Amino acid sequence: MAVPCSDAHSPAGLLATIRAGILDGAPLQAVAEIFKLLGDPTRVRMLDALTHGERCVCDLAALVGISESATSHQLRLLRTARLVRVRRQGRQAFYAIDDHHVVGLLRDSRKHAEER
Amino acid sequence: MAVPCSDAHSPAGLLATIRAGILDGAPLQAVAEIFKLLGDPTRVRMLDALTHGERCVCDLAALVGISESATSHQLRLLRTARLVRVRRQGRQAFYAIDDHHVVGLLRDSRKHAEER
DNA sequence: TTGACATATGAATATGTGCTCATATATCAA
DNA sequence: TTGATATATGAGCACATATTCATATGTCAA
Repeated sequence: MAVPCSDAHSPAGLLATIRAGILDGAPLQAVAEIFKLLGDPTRVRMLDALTHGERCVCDLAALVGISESATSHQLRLLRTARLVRVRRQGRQAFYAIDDHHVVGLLRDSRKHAEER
Repeated sequence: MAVPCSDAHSPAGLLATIRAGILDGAPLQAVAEIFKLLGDPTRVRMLDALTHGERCVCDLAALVGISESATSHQLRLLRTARLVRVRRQGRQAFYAIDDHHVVGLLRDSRKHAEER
């Protein structure tokens, strides 16, 4: 009689122990959501530009090279996730990074990518 | 006559300076690709499970809670991006983390998510 | 007030993605 | 060989998503 894979090589209880520690629920969703937002070249460039300080929507659009409408749509996603915040002044809206953790993530990954 | 937004407040040359430093090209794609792979709850759980050491496909499927077919499909993506590597032994395939940089990213983000 | 400007947003569209199902390949046991 | 096991993969589907276009809102200048 054949022995199923799982029972063949895993020490008793090991899988249960690992399973108990695996990221799950709200923290899992939060982690995946942040990475998903960072997983788009346009948003990476937007956040990278914002590491130099706050910028208005039209400057951001020019820097990243997409339309102001697309920029506004993307900023809404980043704002909803509290990665950036807005300061309104007259008819302009200045966006700045609100979660400085992402700056570290970008810096680390950039260094890692350039090493390859 | 009205003055366009970009010329109104940005010091001369600042935008050009920022633009010159913005992540672009292959490094940009590489950074976004890694984050995109980390931006899915299923793959986050797979990689999180693999931080405890190499696992075969069926154990990984059981740990993450998806079918072995879905697991294999996701592993292919992670393998193509060289985030994991395979070791084949008999009819089993043991996957392990091949890019230890992602372990740091996961650890940092998990800590960040749990702080909120 | 009138018109230009800066931003926001809904609808529509094209593309991407994660899963299931069916099937293929390879290995081991009997 | 025969059948069971472990993994891999193509097709198809349901759903998400990034952009464009049209339009709306609010602000400033004349």
